[in-house]
Amino acid sequence: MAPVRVRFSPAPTGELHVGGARTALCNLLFARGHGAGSDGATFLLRIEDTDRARVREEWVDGIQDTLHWLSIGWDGQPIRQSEHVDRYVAVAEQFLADGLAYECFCTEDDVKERNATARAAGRPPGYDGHCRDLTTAERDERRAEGRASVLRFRTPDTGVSTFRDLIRGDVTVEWANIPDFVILRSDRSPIFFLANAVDDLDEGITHVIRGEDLIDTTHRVLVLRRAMGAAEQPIYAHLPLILAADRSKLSKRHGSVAVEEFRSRGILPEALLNYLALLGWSPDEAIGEILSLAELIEHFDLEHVTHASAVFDEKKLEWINGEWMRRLDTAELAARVEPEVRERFGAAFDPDVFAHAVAIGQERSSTLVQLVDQMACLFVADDDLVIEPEAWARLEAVERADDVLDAVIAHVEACEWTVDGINLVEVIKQLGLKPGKVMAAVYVAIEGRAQGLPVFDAIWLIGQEHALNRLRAARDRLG
RNA sequence: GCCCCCAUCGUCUAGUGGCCCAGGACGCCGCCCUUUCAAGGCGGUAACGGGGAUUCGAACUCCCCUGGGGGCACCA
Repeated sequence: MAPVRVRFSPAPTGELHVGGARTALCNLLFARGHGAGSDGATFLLRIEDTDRARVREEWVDGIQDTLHWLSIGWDGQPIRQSEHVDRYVAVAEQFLADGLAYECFCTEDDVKERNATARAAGRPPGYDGHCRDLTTAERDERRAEGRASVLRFRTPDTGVSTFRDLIRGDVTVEWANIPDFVILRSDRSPIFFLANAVDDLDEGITHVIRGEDLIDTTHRVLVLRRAMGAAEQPIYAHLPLILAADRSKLSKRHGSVAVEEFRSRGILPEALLNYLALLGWSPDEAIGEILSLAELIEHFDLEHVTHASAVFDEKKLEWINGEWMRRLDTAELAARVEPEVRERFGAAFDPDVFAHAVAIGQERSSTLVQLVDQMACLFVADDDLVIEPEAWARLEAVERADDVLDAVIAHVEACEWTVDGINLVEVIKQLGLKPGKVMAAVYVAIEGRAQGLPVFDAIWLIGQEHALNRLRAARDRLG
């Protein structure tokens, strides 16, 4: 059997979407699961940039950067469809010469308008074959009028189209339901179906793994391949779609969809990949759900992918992310956030304090953003510590907050300067109060909020002078 | 409207005729731990959309209904 050749083919009309990332991942897993080296599988990246109106060069780069971030690596140089336009046009013209395609003079508006009438009359929309059987004379007449034309591919009138899908089995549609479709726009630029069919054939793609939203287009691509004389058809696998929480299509209205958004929200690439793989697929219970890319490659199996679309669950993503944060080596985790922390806190950044804070925060946060936010109080000047109104209210609500702060100040002035020496539990108990009930006041005074790093560590990390400044400031404000 | 795909806990899923009065994970709830909050540990709640058919037996097979998603562009 010939080596497996797959491709991920995004259209650079926006940032990489989680759906696209999942498609790319499944292609990668499939390829890497089918041998390595010279006789192993090949995974290509193909940029489908034939729509000149919507493509932007920044997205071409952006998508590749995002794939790199996810450690989804492809083989060789990315392929640009825009560089193969001549080839697509030549194929289209051959179709015209062979009578498989025809010139169509209907404008986009004509087609839209007739579609609307068809719908209103209860007839199916889609091209109605208006220019299908124009005579040579009629065509000449229209050209003489200066009317632009597109090239339309003539689909069979009868029979069915069937292809085999690795996930769904045989998928069959009657040709009568597939109208003639455009392959060359009026500006002679090729359309998706054509470019896709030509490239898959030219590149010897053996398996096409993509989203289910493309399932209906498969028949059109296949008929073009046959028209080109392709002896074999690739095997398809249509992945179930990812849905928003309300089961509608995942879109910006429902929160994050771009991979970069998850990145900026402090999600690790390992976690996103892991979560995406779990959408529609699940490993043996004995293995557990937290899997590295290498483990996914080992276990993932396209034939066990579910058929139904899946709702994207950000809670579970965050849980997986927390698991990954704890699995990462502390130094590695620190390295991932250090540039950001340095930039955010400038001169106040202290490498030793930072290292300690990461070690503590690693065990208690679910995202990188949480991790960094927790340590923010360590790198701000005492006067710049922001205490939100709710946090201050929390402090004020603490029983005998004034006594608590006085006792804490006295202790911090005199105690041995170690985390154990700072321990305030006995101090609070001596006041006849429960540490668990009143400690929040100390958190607010030191960290500016009622949640964050364990406060004895925080006090130790900012140092005696700063700790006292903050405690006294809070005490003064309390009056 | 027409075509295609699909249907197990709130969510992701296991389950391929008896092992299932349905297992796991996230969430949620409770308890424990505890320097607030988290994190962690333990426990609990919760599902086979409906109706027929086949069978000794159906979550698993078939049909219908209902429901959901996708497609029907000179986007991909």
